[in-house]
Amino acid sequence: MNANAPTSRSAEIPLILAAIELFGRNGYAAVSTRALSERAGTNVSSIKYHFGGKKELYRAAIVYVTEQVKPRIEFAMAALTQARSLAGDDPALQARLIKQLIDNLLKFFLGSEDIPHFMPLVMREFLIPGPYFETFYEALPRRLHELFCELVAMVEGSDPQDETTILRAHALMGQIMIFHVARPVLFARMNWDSYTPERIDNITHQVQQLVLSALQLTDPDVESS
Amino acid sequence: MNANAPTSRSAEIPLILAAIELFGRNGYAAVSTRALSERAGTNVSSIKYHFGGKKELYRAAIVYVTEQVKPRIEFAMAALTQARSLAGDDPALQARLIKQLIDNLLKFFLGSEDIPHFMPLVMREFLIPGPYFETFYEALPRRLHELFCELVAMVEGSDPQDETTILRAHALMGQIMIFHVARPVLFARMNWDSYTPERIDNITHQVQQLVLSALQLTDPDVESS
DNA sequence: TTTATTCAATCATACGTTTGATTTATATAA
DNA sequence: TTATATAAATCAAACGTATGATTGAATAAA
Repeated sequence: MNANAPTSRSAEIPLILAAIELFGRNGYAAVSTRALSERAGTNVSSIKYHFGGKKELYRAAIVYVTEQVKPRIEFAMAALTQARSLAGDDPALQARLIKQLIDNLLKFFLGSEDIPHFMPLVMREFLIPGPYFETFYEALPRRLHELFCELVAMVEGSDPQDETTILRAHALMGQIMIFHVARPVLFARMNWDSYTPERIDNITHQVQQLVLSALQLTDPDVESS
Repeated sequence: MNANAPTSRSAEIPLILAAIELFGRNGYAAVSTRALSERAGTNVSSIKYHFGGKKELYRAAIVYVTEQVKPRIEFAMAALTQARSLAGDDPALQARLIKQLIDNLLKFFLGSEDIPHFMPLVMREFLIPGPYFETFYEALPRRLHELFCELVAMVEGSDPQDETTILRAHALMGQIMIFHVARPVLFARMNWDSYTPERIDNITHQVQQLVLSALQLTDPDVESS
Protein backbone atom coordinates (compact mmCIF):
# COMPACT_ATOMS: atom_id res chain seq x y z
CA MET A 1 0.00 0.00 0.00
CA ASN A 2 2.13 2.84 -1.24
CA ALA A 3 0.34 5.98 -0.18
CA ASN A 4 1.65 8.17 -2.96
CA ALA A 5 1.53 5.56 -5.68
CA PRO A 6 0.73 7.53 -8.82
CA THR A 7 -0.87 4.58 -10.56
CA SER A 8 -4.37 4.43 -9.20
CA ARG A 9 -6.72 7.40 -9.29
CA SER A 10 -3.88 9.33 -10.87
CA ALA A 11 -6.19 11.39 -13.05
CA GLU A 12 -8.33 12.69 -10.20
CA ILE A 13 -6.01 15.31 -8.74
CA PRO A 14 -4.83 16.65 -12.13
CA LEU A 15 -8.44 17.03 -13.16
CA ILE A 16 -9.32 18.85 -9.94
CA LEU A 17 -6.35 21.17 -10.34
CA ALA A 18 -7.31 21.85 -13.94
CA ALA A 19 -10.86 22.54 -12.80
CA ILE A 20 -9.70 25.00 -10.12
CA GLU A 21 -7.58 26.81 -12.67
CA LEU A 22 -9.92 26.90 -15.66
CA PHE A 23 -13.26 27.28 -13.87
CA GLY A 24 -11.66 29.99 -11.74
CA ARG A 25 -10.34 31.87 -14.74
CA ASN A 26 -13.25 31.53 -17.15
CA GLY A 27 -16.31 30.43 -15.22
CA TYR A 28 -18.25 27.19 -15.38
CA ALA A 29 -20.06 27.54 -18.69
CA ALA A 30 -17.06 28.81 -20.63
CA VAL A 31 -14.91 25.77 -19.86
CA SER A 32 -15.39 22.58 -21.87
CA THR A 33 -14.72 19.04 -20.70
CA ARG A 34 -12.20 18.73 -23.49
CA ALA A 35 -10.28 21.77 -22.27
CA LEU A 36 -10.31 20.35 -18.74
CA SER A 37 -9.05 16.93 -19.73
CA GLU A 38 -6.43 18.38 -22.03
CA ARG A 39 -5.09 20.65 -19.26
CA ALA A 40 -5.05 17.65 -16.92
CA GLY A 41 -3.33 15.43 -19.49
CA THR A 42 -6.07 12.83 -19.42
CA ASN A 43 -8.85 11.56 -21.63
CA VAL A 44 -12.24 13.25 -21.74
CA SER A 45 -13.98 10.17 -20.44
CA SER A 46 -12.01 10.17 -17.17
CA ILE A 47 -14.26 13.03 -16.06
CA LYS A 48 -17.25 10.73 -16.21
CA TYR A 49 -15.26 7.84 -14.80
CA HIS A 50 -13.90 9.64 -11.75
CA PHE A 51 -16.57 12.20 -10.98
CA GLY A 52 -19.67 11.41 -13.00
CA GLY A 53 -19.72 14.54 -15.14
CA LYS A 54 -18.68 18.15 -15.54
CA LYS A 55 -20.95 19.40 -12.77
CA GLU A 56 -19.62 16.87 -10.29
CA LEU A 57 -16.05 17.79 -11.19
CA TYR A 58 -16.88 21.41 -10.44
CA ARG A 59 -18.26 20.35 -7.08
CA ALA A 60 -15.15 18.24 -6.39
CA ALA A 61 -13.00 21.30 -7.10
CA ILE A 62 -14.95 23.37 -4.58
CA VAL A 63 -14.75 20.63 -1.97
CA TYR A 64 -11.03 20.28 -2.59
CA VAL A 65 -10.36 24.00 -2.19
CA THR A 66 -12.58 24.12 0.87
CA GLU A 67 -10.65 21.32 2.53
CA GLN A 68 -7.35 23.00 1.72
CA VAL A 69 -8.34 26.28 3.28
CA LYS A 70 -10.44 25.07 6.19
CA PRO A 71 -7.57 24.15 8.53
CA ARG A 72 -6.10 27.64 8.21
CA ILE A 73 -9.34 29.24 9.25
CA GLU A 74 -9.76 26.79 12.11
CA PHE A 75 -6.26 27.63 13.25
CA ALA A 76 -6.92 31.35 13.08
CA MET A 77 -10.18 30.91 14.99
CA ALA A 78 -8.42 28.95 17.73
CA ALA A 79 -5.61 31.49 17.97
CA LEU A 80 -8.08 34.32 18.22
CA THR A 81 -10.12 32.62 20.90
CA GLN A 82 -6.96 32.16 22.91
CA ALA A 83 -5.76 35.70 22.29
CA ARG A 84 -9.13 37.10 23.21
CA SER A 85 -8.88 35.85 26.75
CA LEU A 86 -5.46 37.48 26.96
CA ALA A 87 -6.43 40.75 25.28
CA GLY A 88 -9.36 41.23 27.61
CA ASP A 89 -9.93 44.95 27.96
CA ASP A 90 -6.49 46.07 26.89
CA PRO A 91 -6.97 48.33 23.85
CA ALA A 92 -3.31 48.02 22.87
CA LEU A 93 -3.52 44.22 22.68
CA GLN A 94 -6.84 44.45 20.84
CA ALA A 95 -5.30 46.81 18.33
CA ARG A 96 -2.38 44.47 17.74
CA LEU A 97 -4.74 41.55 17.28
CA ILE A 98 -6.67 43.45 14.63
CA LYS A 99 -3.53 44.59 12.86
CA GLN A 100 -2.32 41.02 12.78
CA LEU A 101 -5.59 39.72 11.35
CA ILE A 102 -5.67 42.38 8.63
CA ASP A 103 -2.10 41.56 7.73
CA ASN A 104 -2.89 37.85 7.49
CA LEU A 105 -6.05 38.34 5.46
CA LEU A 106 -4.48 40.73 2.97
CA LYS A 107 -1.52 38.39 2.46
CA PHE A 108 -4.02 35.56 2.05
CA PHE A 109 -6.20 37.42 -0.44
CA LEU A 110 -3.59 39.32 -2.41
CA GLY A 111 -0.32 37.45 -2.00
CA SER A 112 0.88 34.55 -4.07
CA GLU A 113 0.20 31.73 -1.67
CA ASP A 114 1.44 28.18 -1.58
CA ILE A 115 -1.82 26.89 -3.02
CA PRO A 116 -1.48 29.13 -5.96
CA HIS A 117 -4.47 29.26 -8.20
CA PHE A 118 -7.57 28.64 -6.13
CA MET A 119 -8.50 32.22 -5.24
CA PRO A 120 -10.35 33.06 -8.46
CA LEU A 121 -12.57 30.01 -7.99
CA VAL A 122 -13.24 30.87 -4.37
CA MET A 123 -14.12 34.43 -5.32
CA ARG A 124 -16.39 33.32 -8.11
CA GLU A 125 -18.38 31.22 -5.70
CA PHE A 126 -18.26 34.08 -3.23
CA LEU A 127 -19.71 36.61 -5.65
CA ILE A 128 -21.84 34.59 -8.00
CA PRO A 129 -23.16 31.63 -6.02
CA GLY A 130 -23.28 28.41 -7.97
CA PRO A 131 -25.28 25.30 -7.16
CA TYR A 132 -22.82 24.31 -4.45
CA PHE A 133 -22.73 27.61 -2.60
CA GLU A 134 -23.95 26.02 0.61
CA THR A 135 -21.10 23.51 0.70
CA PHE A 136 -18.68 26.33 0.28
CA TYR A 137 -20.35 28.94 2.45
CA GLU A 138 -20.52 26.87 5.62
CA ALA A 139 -16.84 26.01 5.48
CA LEU A 140 -15.25 29.31 4.52
CA PRO A 141 -16.95 32.69 4.42
CA ARG A 142 -19.13 31.95 7.41
CA ARG A 143 -16.15 31.14 9.63
CA LEU A 144 -14.24 34.15 8.41
CA HIS A 145 -17.25 36.34 9.02
CA GLU A 146 -17.74 34.99 12.53
CA LEU A 147 -14.07 35.55 13.22
CA PHE A 148 -14.32 39.18 12.30
CA CYS A 149 -17.54 39.66 14.24
CA GLU A 150 -15.87 38.24 17.36
CA LEU A 151 -13.15 40.83 17.00
CA VAL A 152 -15.47 43.76 16.48
CA ALA A 153 -17.65 42.62 19.37
CA MET A 154 -14.60 42.36 21.58
CA VAL A 155 -13.50 45.90 20.84
CA GLU A 156 -16.91 47.49 21.00
CA GLY A 157 -18.11 45.39 23.92
CA SER A 158 -21.13 44.18 21.97
CA ASP A 159 -22.76 40.85 21.21
CA PRO A 160 -21.11 39.09 18.23
CA GLN A 161 -24.57 37.99 17.09
CA ASP A 162 -26.10 41.46 17.03
CA GLU A 163 -27.24 42.74 13.66
CA THR A 164 -25.31 45.95 14.23
CA THR A 165 -22.14 44.09 15.07
CA ILE A 166 -22.46 41.87 12.02
CA LEU A 167 -23.10 44.80 9.69
CA ARG A 168 -20.18 46.77 11.06
CA ALA A 169 -17.88 43.78 10.78
CA HIS A 170 -19.14 43.16 7.25
CA ALA A 171 -18.40 46.75 6.27
CA LEU A 172 -14.91 46.62 7.75
CA MET A 173 -14.17 43.37 5.93
CA GLY A 174 -15.09 45.22 2.77
CA GLN A 175 -11.97 47.33 3.19
CA ILE A 176 -9.91 44.16 2.84
CA MET A 177 -11.97 42.29 0.27
CA ILE A 178 -12.20 45.14 -2.19
CA PHE A 179 -8.49 44.91 -2.88
CA HIS A 180 -9.08 41.44 -4.25
CA VAL A 181 -12.50 41.94 -5.72
CA ALA A 182 -12.03 45.26 -7.49
CA ARG A 183 -8.49 44.40 -8.52
CA PRO A 184 -9.06 45.28 -12.19
CA VAL A 185 -10.33 48.72 -11.25
CA LEU A 186 -7.50 49.52 -8.86
CA PHE A 187 -4.90 48.22 -11.31
CA ALA A 188 -6.33 50.35 -14.10
CA ARG A 189 -6.35 53.36 -11.78
CA MET A 190 -2.76 52.90 -10.57
CA ASN A 191 -1.28 51.49 -13.78
CA TRP A 192 -0.34 48.36 -11.86
CA ASP A 193 -0.29 44.84 -13.21
CA SER A 194 0.42 42.93 -10.03
CA TYR A 195 0.44 43.25 -6.24
CA THR A 196 4.12 43.46 -5.30
CA PRO A 197 5.13 42.86 -1.65
CA GLU A 198 5.79 46.58 -1.19
CA ARG A 199 2.35 47.46 -2.50
CA ILE A 200 0.74 44.87 -0.22
CA ASP A 201 2.67 46.32 2.71
CA ASN A 202 1.43 49.81 1.95
CA ILE A 203 -2.14 48.62 1.50
CA THR A 204 -1.91 46.68 4.74
CA HIS A 205 -0.72 49.74 6.61
CA GLN A 206 -3.45 51.99 5.26
CA VAL A 207 -6.20 49.46 5.96
CA GLN A 208 -4.89 48.86 9.46
CA GLN A 209 -4.94 52.57 10.22
CA LEU A 210 -8.42 53.01 8.79
CA VAL A 211 -9.89 50.06 10.68
CA LEU A 212 -8.25 51.01 13.97
CA SER A 213 -9.48 54.54 13.51
CA ALA A 214 -12.97 53.35 12.66
CA LEU A 215 -13.01 51.29 15.85
CA GLN A 216 -11.67 54.27 17.85
CA LEU A 217 -8.47 52.45 18.69
CA THR A 218 -5.03 54.02 18.58
CA ASP A 219 -2.13 52.16 17.05
CA PRO A 220 0.08 51.08 19.96
CA ASP A 221 3.11 50.83 17.66
CA VAL A 222 3.02 54.49 16.61
CA GLU A 223 3.59 57.31 19.08
CA SER A 224 0.90 59.91 18.60
CA SER A 225 1.98 63.25 17.23
CA MET B 1 -42.53 61.46 -38.37
CA ASN B 2 -43.73 59.83 -35.19
CA ALA B 3 -40.79 59.92 -32.80
CA ASN B 4 -41.82 56.96 -30.70
CA ALA B 5 -42.99 54.81 -33.55
CA PRO B 6 -42.30 51.25 -32.47
CA THR B 7 -42.15 50.01 -36.01
CA SER B 8 -38.60 50.47 -37.18
CA ARG B 9 -35.62 49.11 -35.25
CA SER B 10 -38.06 47.83 -32.70
CA ALA B 11 -35.98 44.76 -31.88
CA GLU B 12 -32.84 46.62 -30.88
CA ILE B 13 -33.87 47.86 -27.45
CA PRO B 14 -35.62 44.64 -26.43
CA LEU B 15 -32.49 42.72 -27.36
CA ILE B 16 -30.27 45.07 -25.36
CA LEU B 17 -32.57 44.79 -22.34
CA ALA B 18 -32.58 41.02 -22.63
CA ALA B 19 -28.78 41.09 -22.87
CA ILE B 20 -28.48 43.26 -19.74
CA GLU B 21 -30.74 40.89 -17.85
CA LEU B 22 -29.44 37.52 -19.02
CA PHE B 23 -25.74 38.33 -19.37
CA GLY B 24 -25.91 39.99 -15.98
CA ARG B 25 -27.56 37.03 -14.34
CA ASN B 26 -25.68 34.17 -15.99
CA GLY B 27 -22.54 35.54 -17.62
CA TYR B 28 -21.60 35.76 -21.26
CA ALA B 29 -20.83 32.13 -22.06
CA ALA B 30 -23.86 30.71 -20.29
CA VAL B 31 -26.37 32.70 -22.35
CA SER B 32 -27.30 31.51 -25.84
CA THR B 33 -28.41 33.66 -28.72
CA ARG B 34 -31.64 31.71 -28.75
CA ALA B 35 -32.31 32.52 -25.11
CA LEU B 36 -31.60 36.18 -25.81
CA SER B 37 -33.89 36.41 -28.80
CA GLU B 38 -36.63 34.48 -27.02
CA ARG B 39 -36.49 36.84 -24.03
CA ALA B 40 -36.59 39.80 -26.40
CA GLY B 41 -39.49 38.32 -28.35
CA THR B 42 -37.62 38.42 -31.64
CA ASN B 43 -36.02 36.05 -34.07
CA VAL B 44 -32.48 34.72 -33.58
CA SER B 45 -31.26 36.32 -36.75
CA SER B 46 -32.08 39.83 -35.55
CA ILE B 47 -28.97 39.63 -33.40
CA LYS B 48 -26.85 39.41 -36.51
CA TYR B 49 -29.01 41.93 -38.33
CA HIS B 50 -28.91 44.64 -35.67
CA PHE B 51 -25.57 44.09 -33.98
CA GLY B 52 -23.48 41.68 -36.02
CA GLY B 53 -23.29 38.87 -33.49
CA LYS B 54 -23.46 37.83 -29.87
CA LYS B 55 -20.24 39.58 -28.89
CA GLU B 56 -21.36 42.85 -30.40
CA LEU B 57 -24.69 42.60 -28.62
CA TYR B 58 -22.82 42.19 -25.34
CA ARG B 59 -20.83 45.30 -26.16
CA ALA B 60 -24.00 47.20 -27.06
CA ALA B 61 -25.44 46.27 -23.67
CA ILE B 62 -22.39 47.64 -21.86
CA VAL B 63 -22.47 50.83 -23.89
CA TYR B 64 -26.18 51.21 -23.20
CA VAL B 65 -25.78 50.79 -19.46
CA THR B 66 -22.79 53.10 -19.45
CA GLU B 67 -24.75 55.83 -21.16
CA GLN B 68 -27.64 55.41 -18.75
CA VAL B 69 -25.47 55.79 -15.69
CA LYS B 70 -22.94 58.33 -16.93
CA PRO B 71 -25.13 61.44 -16.47
CA ARG B 72 -25.75 60.56 -12.83
CA ILE B 73 -22.08 60.36 -12.11
CA GLU B 74 -21.40 63.57 -14.00
CA PHE B 75 -24.09 65.26 -11.95
CA ALA B 76 -22.66 63.95 -8.67
CA MET B 77 -19.17 65.09 -9.71
CA ALA B 78 -20.44 68.57 -10.49
CA ALA B 79 -22.37 68.77 -7.23
CA LEU B 80 -19.34 67.69 -5.26
CA THR B 81 -17.05 70.18 -6.95
CA GLN B 82 -19.48 72.91 -6.04
CA ALA B 83 -19.95 71.65 -2.49
CA ARG B 84 -16.23 71.36 -2.01
CA SER B 85 -15.68 75.04 -2.41
CA LEU B 86 -18.40 75.63 0.16
CA ALA B 87 -17.25 72.98 2.63
CA GLY B 88 -13.72 74.34 2.66
CA ASP B 89 -12.20 73.56 6.03
CA ASP B 90 -15.44 73.08 7.89
CA PRO B 91 -15.40 69.51 9.30
CA ALA B 92 -19.14 69.55 9.90
CA LEU B 93 -19.90 70.33 6.27
CA GLN B 94 -17.33 67.78 5.15
CA ALA B 95 -18.95 65.16 7.33
CA ARG B 96 -22.38 65.91 5.90
CA LEU B 97 -21.01 65.69 2.38
CA ILE B 98 -19.56 62.27 3.09
CA LYS B 99 -22.73 61.05 4.75
CA GLN B 100 -24.70 62.21 1.76
CA LEU B 101 -22.41 60.44 -0.71
CA ILE B 102 -22.53 57.18 1.24
CA ASP B 103 -26.30 57.39 1.37
CA ASN B 104 -26.51 57.97 -2.39
CA LEU B 105 -24.09 55.20 -3.26
CA LEU B 106 -25.73 52.60 -1.04
CA LYS B 107 -29.15 53.44 -2.43
CA PHE B 108 -27.64 53.22 -5.90
CA PHE B 109 -25.91 49.89 -5.29
CA LEU B 110 -28.49 48.16 -3.10
CA GLY B 111 -31.82 49.79 -3.81
CA SER B 112 -34.23 48.92 -6.56
CA GLU B 113 -33.56 51.75 -8.93
CA ASP B 114 -35.52 53.05 -11.87
CA ILE B 115 -33.21 51.29 -14.32
CA PRO B 116 -33.88 48.02 -12.69
CA HIS B 117 -31.75 45.19 -13.89
CA PHE B 118 -28.42 46.56 -14.99
CA MET B 119 -26.46 46.27 -11.76
CA PRO B 120 -25.47 42.61 -12.11
CA LEU B 121 -24.01 43.30 -15.55
CA VAL B 122 -22.12 46.33 -14.27
CA MET B 123 -20.77 44.30 -11.37
CA ARG B 124 -19.73 41.45 -13.60
CA GLU B 125 -17.66 43.77 -15.74
CA PHE B 126 -16.37 45.37 -12.56
CA LEU B 127 -15.16 42.11 -11.06
CA ILE B 128 -14.36 39.93 -14.04
CA PRO B 129 -13.27 42.23 -16.84
CA GLY B 130 -14.51 41.23 -20.25
CA PRO B 131 -13.16 42.31 -23.62
CA TYR B 132 -14.86 45.69 -23.30
CA PHE B 133 -13.61 46.57 -19.83
CA GLU B 134 -11.89 49.71 -21.09
CA THR B 135 -15.10 51.11 -22.58
CA PHE B 136 -16.80 50.57 -19.29
CA TYR B 137 -13.99 51.51 -16.93
CA GLU B 138 -13.38 54.97 -18.33
CA ALA B 139 -17.02 55.95 -18.06
CA LEU B 140 -18.00 54.56 -14.67
CA PRO B 141 -15.65 53.16 -12.03
CA ARG B 142 -12.92 55.63 -12.83
CA ARG B 143 -15.20 58.63 -12.25
CA LEU B 144 -16.60 57.13 -9.09
CA HIS B 145 -13.14 56.42 -7.83
CA GLU B 146 -11.95 59.94 -8.56
CA LEU B 147 -15.02 61.30 -6.81
CA PHE B 148 -14.21 59.41 -3.67
CA CYS B 149 -10.54 60.35 -3.81
CA GLU B 150 -11.48 64.02 -4.04
CA LEU B 151 -13.50 63.65 -0.87
CA VAL B 152 -10.82 61.85 1.08
CA ALA B 153 -8.20 64.34 -0.09
CA MET B 154 -10.43 67.19 1.00
CA VAL B 155 -10.85 65.81 4.51
CA GLU B 156 -7.26 64.74 5.00
CA GLY B 157 -5.78 67.73 3.23
CA SER B 158 -3.84 65.55 0.84
CA ASP B 159 -3.34 65.32 -2.91
CA PRO B 160 -6.16 63.40 -4.64
CA GLN B 161 -3.55 61.82 -6.93
CA ASP B 162 -1.35 60.48 -4.13
CA GLU B 163 -0.99 56.71 -3.93
CA THR B 164 -1.85 56.87 -0.23
CA THR B 165 -4.99 58.89 -0.86
CA ILE B 166 -6.12 56.53 -3.62
CA LEU B 167 -5.52 53.44 -1.52
CA ARG B 168 -7.38 54.88 1.46
CA ALA B 169 -10.29 55.96 -0.71
CA HIS B 170 -10.32 52.53 -2.33
CA ALA B 171 -10.45 50.84 1.05
CA LEU B 172 -13.27 53.07 2.26
CA MET B 173 -15.25 52.40 -0.91
CA GLY B 174 -14.92 48.73 -0.02
CA GLN B 175 -17.20 49.33 2.95
CA ILE B 176 -19.94 50.29 0.51
CA MET B 177 -19.22 47.92 -2.33
CA ILE B 178 -19.09 44.80 -0.19
CA PHE B 179 -22.78 45.08 0.56
CA HIS B 180 -23.46 44.58 -3.10
CA VAL B 181 -20.61 42.27 -3.95
CA ALA B 182 -20.80 39.85 -1.04
CA ARG B 183 -24.58 39.96 -0.96
CA PRO B 184 -24.95 36.17 -1.02
CA VAL B 185 -22.68 35.84 2.00
CA LEU B 186 -24.40 38.51 4.04
CA PHE B 187 -27.84 37.18 3.15
CA ALA B 188 -26.85 33.66 4.17
CA ARG B 189 -25.44 35.03 7.42
CA MET B 190 -28.50 37.12 8.29
CA ASN B 191 -31.15 34.85 6.82
CA TRP B 192 -32.18 37.68 4.51
CA ASP B 193 -33.43 37.36 1.01
CA SER B 194 -33.59 41.02 0.03
CA TYR B 195 -32.45 44.49 1.05
CA THR B 196 -35.51 46.17 2.51
CA PRO B 197 -35.51 49.96 2.93
CA GLU B 198 -35.10 49.57 6.72
CA ARG B 199 -32.09 47.31 6.27
CA ILE B 200 -30.54 49.73 3.80
CA ASP B 201 -31.11 52.55 6.29
CA ASN B 202 -29.38 50.62 9.04
CA ILE B 203 -26.48 49.68 6.77
CA THR B 204 -26.18 53.29 5.65
CA HIS B 205 -26.01 54.50 9.21
CA GLN B 206 -23.36 52.00 10.26
CA VAL B 207 -21.20 52.67 7.21
CA GLN B 208 -21.52 56.42 7.69
CA GLN B 209 -20.36 56.15 11.30
CA LEU B 210 -17.47 53.85 10.40
CA VAL B 211 -16.23 56.05 7.56
CA LEU B 212 -16.54 59.28 9.54
CA SER B 213 -14.73 57.63 12.41
CA ALA B 214 -12.02 56.31 10.08
CA LEU B 215 -11.51 59.84 8.75
CA GLN B 216 -11.45 61.26 12.30
CA LEU B 217 -14.59 63.27 11.71
CA THR B 218 -17.44 63.55 14.21
CA ASP B 219 -21.01 63.28 13.05
CA PRO B 220 -22.43 66.81 13.25
CA ASP B 221 -25.97 65.42 13.49
CA VAL B 222 -25.34 63.43 16.69
CA GLU B 223 -24.43 65.12 19.95
CA SER B 224 -21.47 63.32 21.49
CA SER B 225 -22.08 61.35 24.68
C1' DT C 1 -8.95 -14.16 -13.71
C1' DT C 2 -10.81 -10.09 -11.79
C1' DT C 3 -10.77 -5.35 -11.18
C1' DA C 4 -9.50 -0.64 -12.14
C1' DT C 5 -8.25 2.71 -15.46
C1' DT C 6 -7.39 4.84 -19.99
C1' DC C 7 -8.36 5.68 -24.69
C1' DA C 8 -10.13 6.70 -29.56
C1' DA C 9 -14.34 6.92 -31.61
C1' DT C 10 -19.14 7.97 -31.61
C1' DC C 11 -23.80 9.88 -30.02
C1' DA C 12 -27.37 13.26 -29.82
C1' DT C 13 -27.85 17.84 -28.75
C1' DA C 14 -27.10 22.83 -28.46
C1' DC C 15 -24.48 26.38 -30.13
C1' DG C 16 -23.54 30.86 -33.13
C1' DT C 17 -24.23 31.95 -37.56
C1' DT C 18 -26.22 32.27 -42.11
C1' DT C 19 -29.51 31.93 -45.75
C1' DG C 20 -33.32 33.26 -48.79
C1' DA C 21 -37.94 34.26 -48.71
C1' DT C 22 -41.42 37.16 -46.69
C1' DT C 23 -43.44 40.86 -44.40
C1' DT C 24 -43.52 45.70 -43.07
C1' DA C 25 -42.43 50.57 -43.52
C1' DT C 26 -41.17 54.64 -46.24
C1' DA C 27 -40.85 57.40 -50.29
C1' DT C 28 -42.24 58.87 -54.83
C1' DA C 29 -45.45 59.66 -58.57
C1' DA C 30 -49.76 59.60 -60.80
C1' DT D 1 -55.97 59.11 -52.48
C1' DT D 2 -54.00 55.11 -54.62
C1' DA D 3 -50.24 52.58 -56.91
C1' DT D 4 -45.67 51.30 -57.05
C1' DA D 5 -40.66 51.08 -56.12
C1' DT D 6 -37.16 50.81 -52.65
C1' DA D 7 -35.47 49.89 -48.38
C1' DA D 8 -35.76 47.95 -43.65
C1' DA D 9 -36.86 44.34 -40.70
C1' DT D 10 -38.50 39.76 -39.49
C1' DC D 11 -38.85 34.95 -39.94
C1' DA D 12 -38.48 29.69 -40.33
C1' DA D 13 -35.16 26.66 -41.64
C1' DA D 14 -30.73 24.96 -42.21
C1' DC D 15 -25.42 25.20 -41.85
C1' DG D 16 -21.21 23.48 -39.79
C1' DT D 17 -19.12 23.09 -35.41
C1' DA D 18 -18.41 22.29 -30.45
C1' DT D 19 -20.40 20.46 -26.56
C1' DG D 20 -21.24 16.84 -22.60
C1' DA D 21 -21.96 12.29 -22.43
C1' DT D 22 -21.16 7.49 -23.68
C1' DT D 23 -19.46 3.38 -25.66
C1' DG D 24 -16.61 -0.73 -26.00
C1' DA D 25 -12.11 -2.15 -26.77
C1' DA D 26 -7.40 -1.92 -24.88
C1' DT D 27 -4.26 -1.70 -21.10
C1' DA D 28 -2.53 -2.15 -16.42
C1' DA D 29 -2.72 -3.92 -11.62
C1' DA D 30 -3.95 -7.10 -8.10
